[in-house]
Amino acid sequence: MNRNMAKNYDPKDFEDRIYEMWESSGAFRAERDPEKKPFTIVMPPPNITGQLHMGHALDQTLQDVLTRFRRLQGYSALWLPGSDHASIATEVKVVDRIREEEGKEKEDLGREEFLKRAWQWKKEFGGKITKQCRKLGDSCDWDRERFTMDEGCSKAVNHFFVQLYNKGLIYRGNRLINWCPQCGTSLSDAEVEHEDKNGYYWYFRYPGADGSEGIVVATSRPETMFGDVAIAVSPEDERYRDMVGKTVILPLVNREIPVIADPYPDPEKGTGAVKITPAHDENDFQVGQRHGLENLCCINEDATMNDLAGKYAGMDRYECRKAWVKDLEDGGYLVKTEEMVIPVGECYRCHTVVEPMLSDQWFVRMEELAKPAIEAAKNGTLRHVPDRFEKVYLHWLEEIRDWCISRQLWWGHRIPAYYCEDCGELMVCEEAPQTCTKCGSSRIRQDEDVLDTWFSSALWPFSTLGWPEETEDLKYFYPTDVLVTGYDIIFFWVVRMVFSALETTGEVPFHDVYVHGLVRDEQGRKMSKSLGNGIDPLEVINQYGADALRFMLTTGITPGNDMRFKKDRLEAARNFANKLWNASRFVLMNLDEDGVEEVDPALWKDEDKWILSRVNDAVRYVTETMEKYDLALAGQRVYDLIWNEYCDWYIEIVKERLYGDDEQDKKTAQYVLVRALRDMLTLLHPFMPFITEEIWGFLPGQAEERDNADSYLIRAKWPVYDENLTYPEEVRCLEMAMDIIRSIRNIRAEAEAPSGKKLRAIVLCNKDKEPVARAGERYVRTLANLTELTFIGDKSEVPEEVMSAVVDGAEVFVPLDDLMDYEAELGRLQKEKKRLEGEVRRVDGKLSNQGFLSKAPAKLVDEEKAKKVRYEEMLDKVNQRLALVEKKIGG
RNA sequence: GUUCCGUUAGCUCAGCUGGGAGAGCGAUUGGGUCACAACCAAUAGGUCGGCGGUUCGAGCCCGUCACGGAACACCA
Repeated sequence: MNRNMAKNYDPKDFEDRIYEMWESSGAFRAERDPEKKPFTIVMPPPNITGQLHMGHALDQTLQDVLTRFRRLQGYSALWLPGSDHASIATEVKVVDRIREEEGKEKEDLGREEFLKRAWQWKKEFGGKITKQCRKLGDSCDWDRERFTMDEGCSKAVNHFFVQLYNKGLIYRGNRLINWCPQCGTSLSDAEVEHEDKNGYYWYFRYPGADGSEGIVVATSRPETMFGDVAIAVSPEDERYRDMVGKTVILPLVNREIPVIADPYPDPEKGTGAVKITPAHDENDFQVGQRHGLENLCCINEDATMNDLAGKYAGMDRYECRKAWVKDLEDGGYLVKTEEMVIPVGECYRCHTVVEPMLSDQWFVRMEELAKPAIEAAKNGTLRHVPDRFEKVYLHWLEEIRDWCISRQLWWGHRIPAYYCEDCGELMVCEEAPQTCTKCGSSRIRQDEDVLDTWFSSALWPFSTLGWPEETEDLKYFYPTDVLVTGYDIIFFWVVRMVFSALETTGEVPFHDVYVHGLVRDEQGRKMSKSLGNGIDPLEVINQYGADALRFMLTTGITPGNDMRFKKDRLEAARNFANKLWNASRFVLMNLDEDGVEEVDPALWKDEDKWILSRVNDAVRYVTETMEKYDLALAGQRVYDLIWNEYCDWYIEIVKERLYGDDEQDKKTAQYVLVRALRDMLTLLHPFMPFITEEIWGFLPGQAEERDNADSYLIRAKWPVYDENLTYPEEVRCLEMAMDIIRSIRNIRAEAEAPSGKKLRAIVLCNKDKEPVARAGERYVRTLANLTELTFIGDKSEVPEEVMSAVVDGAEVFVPLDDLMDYEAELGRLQKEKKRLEGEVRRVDGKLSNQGFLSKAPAKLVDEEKAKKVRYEEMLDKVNQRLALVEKKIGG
């Protein structure tokens, strides 16, 4: 039997080995066990282009903690992993690689060859993150790992697309979309980030066609003037009333455009007159629609000007802006220039300024789809944790506009729409048609575009379980229980999963959304590539161990709030692991060869009952907080239990028995030590799976079972709160003993007596407390490092030369011989007096308040009354001592 | 502009449905004690951002202001 734990805690010694042991034994596999309740989490699929960063580490650790907790509770816990094809990001990477290695553009290769390269790239780098996840200890079911572009998910995408199309919820239209000239594709509204930039308002005069002064209009984007088709003013605006219905001249271009009245312009803003460019501005587009105006596009897809811009054609949009403003100024049309902060939209991938453009794209009609998703949140079928995020979710859904889903890229799910080359018929179907359903032609062309990455992500909770097939997994594990994700991704993902699931499966994809914040650097800045302030989780694991990282990430947070990555908190977590390691080693070293046997509770000592009831309390607290997703509180409680109660008190108390001669008592202590440790390891396991599993393997009865996967901690039983395991009497005894011990230690420190020096102590206690105090004698003697502890029944027996302390129900005296320091004693007593007076004052205040007496709960009033008695008694004793000491010093 | 979050010990943060302010780190003091110096023991540090209100009672609820941060919107 191997019970020798390594002397030093070094996570490198076992973390990889433990993980391998779990994985190869199938500990992560979730079976469809009809005897068990399912618990399901789908992992937000990391991009195949990415590397594991702190955000993943947080996100995944939270999921792993929840999964392990439920698995221990006896659920069939499935954590389903996978990765996302990340259309734009991957395409950019592959394009770069081809350019670098082959000196070619993707167009040179053609679509088919390009896709071969992309799949090759996926094969080489796509598994990177999932490999790194293992270092974190992620207990996901790798046998069920999925990819958004694998066969099943692709089938789900086509099925969903066709279903929506057939219901009229997907349409193709010529609408204003966000265009990224760098990525060369359209973007959805969610993919545009707004940023304020320094810019200008240029005020230009559009002369009247009749030779009048015309109208002055402000713009921050003069280059779009080539697409102007009207000037709009408010019908309420007196200044321009006469102009409505007339025409003005587009400067230098010399095109005549009408002045129209429309509610859109706000007379307060700018000059109150707005140039209308329907092809390059959403609001203008709507004005154009209302007035039947033409849409004039003047900018190309690569952000150069087109022929409409005349001599500027071919110029970049910003170069054109410069030249055009100069020319207008020279022509005398520039009235004034104003510096302004201009909000601009940027591509969330490459941060190029997005150009609003009129374009043929595919859209999802959102109005109908949004309704059940809104309802699900409102009626509580879908809960947000913390609940304030429900507001964010609802706000987005209530304001939602149609979703542009087509992308002008190659890497992704190709849109399942087909056109007949002969008659132009449009066919939308899951499998490519061989012939045109209308004219029978076999000249069929598939739509060139691919779908928004998020279109497939939206199906993730059910496509990964087999949808649209009615698989056994789908029936058993769906809907999933909780989705864990950052708040930055609610719009992209959470909202879309909910409405897609409600539309297809008729159910919410998950009941709870647990939203967490961002991991920031030590100074509170966002971790980013450009700042270079990112911290690599793998390096942290290498240095401190995965358990320390996990504990730090999960206990240092409040749900929904950002956290700072502080090194000292990481060290604290590592130190905690070290503490647990050493305590466990101590326990194991003090066991007999033949292990431990259950000991009848009749033989338990007070401290045994005390620690077991503390563990029992923690079991209830930890279970409750975990179920409410208050992981930080749960983790903190286990920390306190292990360090402050088990190590600092119980182990210290029990040492004497372990080293003593009473064989039965020794066995009792061993049994309780192991029993408490076993429960604590289980409670801590979700947070620190490696170290707890490693220690578990050394416990008596486990070592022989090392080949039996069912005996691993990962598969153990979560402890259940036991109503019979409460011992109020014994707990009170221990607490009194601790009070006395603390008071003696305090006296020792105040008197600057060396902590190694043995002291004598005398306890004078209230009659009713005497049995309790005497019961604690053993602990006090040992833990306060005393040679002698005597109990006296009367004040007259107190020697003269003593330092004293008052605790609840007793007075403690320490004769300090030649070390006697009356000044220190005086200071201590005065401080104590002040404190007690404060307490008495507070309690008196409450008890003299009629409102409190009549309105506060009776239990509370009684408690306060009891406190008053206690404090006054203690204060009285302190005052008596004080008088004595003052007399001594004075005399 | 709309909405949201934060403001608690020197620092970073907890504080569950209102009922005697906590932790970690840091500081100070003492300790090489046979599980652990990645440790032990003890101590000091807070009119819980300001002002009003509700309540017998407010760090917690309401209003308001200040400062810090975020999301959404806005390119006349």
